[in-house]
Amino acid sequence: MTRLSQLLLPTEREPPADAEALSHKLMVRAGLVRQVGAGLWTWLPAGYRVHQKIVQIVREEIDAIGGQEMLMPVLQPAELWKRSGRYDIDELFKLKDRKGADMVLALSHEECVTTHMAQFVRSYRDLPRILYHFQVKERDEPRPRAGVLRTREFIMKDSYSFDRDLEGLDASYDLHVEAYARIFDRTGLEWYSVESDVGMMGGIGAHEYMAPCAAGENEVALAPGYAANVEVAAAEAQPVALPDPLASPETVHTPGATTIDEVARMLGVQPGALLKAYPVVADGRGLVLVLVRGDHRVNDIKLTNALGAAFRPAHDDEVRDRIGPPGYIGPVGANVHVLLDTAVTYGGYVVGANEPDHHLRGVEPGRDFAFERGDVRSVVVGDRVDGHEITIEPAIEVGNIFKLGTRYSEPLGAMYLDVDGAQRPIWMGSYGIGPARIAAAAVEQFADEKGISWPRALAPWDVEIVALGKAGSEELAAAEGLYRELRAIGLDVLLDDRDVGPGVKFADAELLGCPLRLTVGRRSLQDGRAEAQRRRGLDDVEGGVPLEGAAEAVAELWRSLP
RNA sequence: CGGGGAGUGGCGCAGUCUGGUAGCGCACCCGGCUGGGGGCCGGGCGGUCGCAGGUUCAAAUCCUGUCUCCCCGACCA
Repeated sequence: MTRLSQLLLPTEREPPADAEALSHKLMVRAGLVRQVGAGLWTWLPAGYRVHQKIVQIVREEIDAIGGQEMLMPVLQPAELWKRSGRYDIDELFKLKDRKGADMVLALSHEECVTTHMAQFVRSYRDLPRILYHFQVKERDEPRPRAGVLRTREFIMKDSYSFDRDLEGLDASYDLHVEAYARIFDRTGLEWYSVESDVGMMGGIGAHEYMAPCAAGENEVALAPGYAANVEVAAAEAQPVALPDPLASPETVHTPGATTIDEVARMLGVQPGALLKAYPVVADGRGLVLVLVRGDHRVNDIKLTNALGAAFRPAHDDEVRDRIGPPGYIGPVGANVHVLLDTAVTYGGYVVGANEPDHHLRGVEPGRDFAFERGDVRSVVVGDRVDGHEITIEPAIEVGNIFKLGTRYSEPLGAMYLDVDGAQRPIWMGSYGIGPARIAAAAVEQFADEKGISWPRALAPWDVEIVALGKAGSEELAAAEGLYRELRAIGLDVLLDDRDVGPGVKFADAELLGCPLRLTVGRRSLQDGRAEAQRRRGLDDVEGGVPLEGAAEAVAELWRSLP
């Protein structure tokens, strides 16, 4: 019998002083987690029950698409990572063993699982396969934050698919899309999937699964039928009032005006009528002058994708030599390749004149300078997709799926012999889910001023029984009887049998957030009933439940909960 | 890595400027009352003031160094 009097559930009246995010405050206050160091957390018994409920949902759904659960080590020889080219990632924890050999703590398991498949797979007959595990990931994050939301150590479900070709990979990917939809639906979270950047994993396609909430670190652009991470979102820009180009660019005196706002004010035009110049040096391409509308911002990820290469901002002396004085640079007459954002339409723009304290007015892209087109700006609220204005909201990334292609199989030698006798690399996908983030997102999405309100699929216990009498009382005996009845039909029950006042018990129950609370006290006991309250909305059940045959009534109530 | 803030009993804080026997609330222990929303009365336990060094008759307080944690930004498969 899970008695609160025996349980390690250290609830706190006040949140930790340094906590900011709601889930951080509430998960600590409710006694679910405790901090050990920056980004390092212990899951206390009640918190770990939540974690394990999530794990079990994920396990059932990945099993259902043919995933095979296994377990790979966290501590790995550095050699694997040197071969895959990921050894130099800053987030990778590196260490030496007693013999001086380089080791790493895995931040994901592509290297390990791919190495195994290189050993096992001989023929196309050995494919496809889906393998997965729940295992600790170690990442030396520059800034852990918000409690359990961004940590340096966390458990992740990562699955990996192995196929003959892109068609096979697409099929495995689609299986995960279906499994993920079932998983996130079952958790009770509000969620959606978005297009995302393939990032440093390398790859040919990716989606992220997002749970919207205030503490989220990602920004998502949303419109009817559209959802994308702002990192990669594309939308039609709001039009800006533009003068026509002049017959030829006119030089104007703009002393001291080096910012968009200063120039726009001085010349009496909208910021959007300027072209913002962002000089970068791209790997293998050299200096490139990126131009976006003055009211837009360059998006580094989209720019990297448009350039097809990593880049860094150009240094002042590189700009001075090749283009003009910093603060007054522009594309006209500059000896540099120009990348023009797609949101820049026909019109007469203001650009830097490449001489101090001067700009050019009436400049027409194409006529006055040559350019390459690229979508390199960040979308902003009010942009449109299919005619609908987008909104941008914060969200937690709770899962992601990647089409890796042969990015790991080639360097790690995971090959198979195809029907035609040719040796080919295996096509891979990788698919992650963070149970801790799902828990935190659920707290964020459903908490109220009293505390947590778990979706029933994630709650540490299905039902909390608050017994109001003290030890040896009639109330407590009745509560214990109720406990046994509910257990017998398979409900997880927590019994608050502590010798404390009713206020403390109610407050703790609301903090902990089990979806259904039953109260056994003198009042209702006289009528042979227990009071019942749904946690979501603190909604009292009319008349409560009868103690006689309680199990049926409670089970029915339970099934009706969110 | 840049900027800001904080380390004083289990938690939340005051005390530091202006050096002089370390305090408050909650929690905890004992006794009693109370018993449907964090209740009341009385009595208690518990802190080398993050760490190291220095100044001083005397350091939580001043100086130097260092460690840790938080927030914003950068960063973030």
